[in-house]
Amino acid sequence: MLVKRTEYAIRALISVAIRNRKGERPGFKDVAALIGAPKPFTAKILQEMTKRGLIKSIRGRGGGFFFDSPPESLTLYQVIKSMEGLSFFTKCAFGFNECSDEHPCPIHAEYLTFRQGFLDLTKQTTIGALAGKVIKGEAFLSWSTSMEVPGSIKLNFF
Amino acid sequence: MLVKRTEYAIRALISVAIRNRKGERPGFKDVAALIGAPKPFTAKILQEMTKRGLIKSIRGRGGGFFFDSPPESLTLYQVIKSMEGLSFFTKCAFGFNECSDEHPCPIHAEYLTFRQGFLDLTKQTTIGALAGKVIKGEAFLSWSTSMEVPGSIKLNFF
DNA sequence: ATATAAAAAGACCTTTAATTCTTTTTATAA
DNA sequence: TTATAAAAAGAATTAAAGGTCTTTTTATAT
Repeated sequence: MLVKRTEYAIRALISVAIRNRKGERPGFKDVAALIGAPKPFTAKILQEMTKRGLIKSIRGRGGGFFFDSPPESLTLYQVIKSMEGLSFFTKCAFGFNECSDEHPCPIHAEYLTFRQGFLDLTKQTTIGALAGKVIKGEAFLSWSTSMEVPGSIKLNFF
Repeated sequence: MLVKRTEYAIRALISVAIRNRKGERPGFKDVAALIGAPKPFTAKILQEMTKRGLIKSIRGRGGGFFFDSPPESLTLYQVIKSMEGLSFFTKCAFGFNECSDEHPCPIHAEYLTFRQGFLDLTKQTTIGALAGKVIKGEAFLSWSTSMEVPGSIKLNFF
């Protein structure tokens, strides 16, 4: 379905949102620990998302990643589009370039239903809402139940 | 969604079914032309499917690929499972290994609906049915409208 | 000012998927 | 029985995704 980069990206965004709500600005090591992903790869993905404007970052001591506008206004659709491109939502089930209503592949009509349904879901779901579920303990981001990272130092955040 | 190998595999199976219905046994060059895929790669995939028992083949002059049992009894589900493994139908939207009803990822419940819907679709759809659509001219397998391959020689098939 | 902690940048490595090429085996038409 | 046309097998190549490491830049607490 989604490529790994995008999977990690979404989980990373959710964990940034959770930390932000606590008044903290996590670094890539924190985020990697929270989502159970490799540290350098997590850094790469966070930097990529910063460059694309999904989140902001501050360098130097006490820095980290954070949401400028509320995560409730960032949809899954926007994230996936930004990471994988619009083609993710439009491509044919059988990899056929010319697939369209006029020139359909053999499963075109049936598949459209699901593609549209998934599109709607991603447009309705925000990073903020998903973060809310994790905060309430209704959902998880990794094997670890806890959202705490041992040894994190408190600085003058925000 | 599906990897290229699987996309080509499905299109290849449909074109084999179509040719079989005409009393022909296509070779990999015919199939590649029909589905608009690279010839050597098409050969590889057809051979893989033969090894896995989805189709049969006959070597030597006049040989080619064919269905032993009717393509109406081969579902998309069986093909995808054979090419990509069962995990294709069970994996988490966010790539989270431990995702389950008891320990869900933040989008688990909502995503289940679509996964199940797609699973049902693939179980209901057969290669024979998809081939039927192409034969009736309701669907296509490549940019080319025609199902004819120029220069193919008729031998004692079947 | 200076040491330090953090992100940014970018080179590099590894693995897997995609694709091609070459050789071998096999059936059959001539 | 021999030439030929076909699939099978498998080695080799290329491209893309996944992942790591090192160096540079920058902010800030001391």
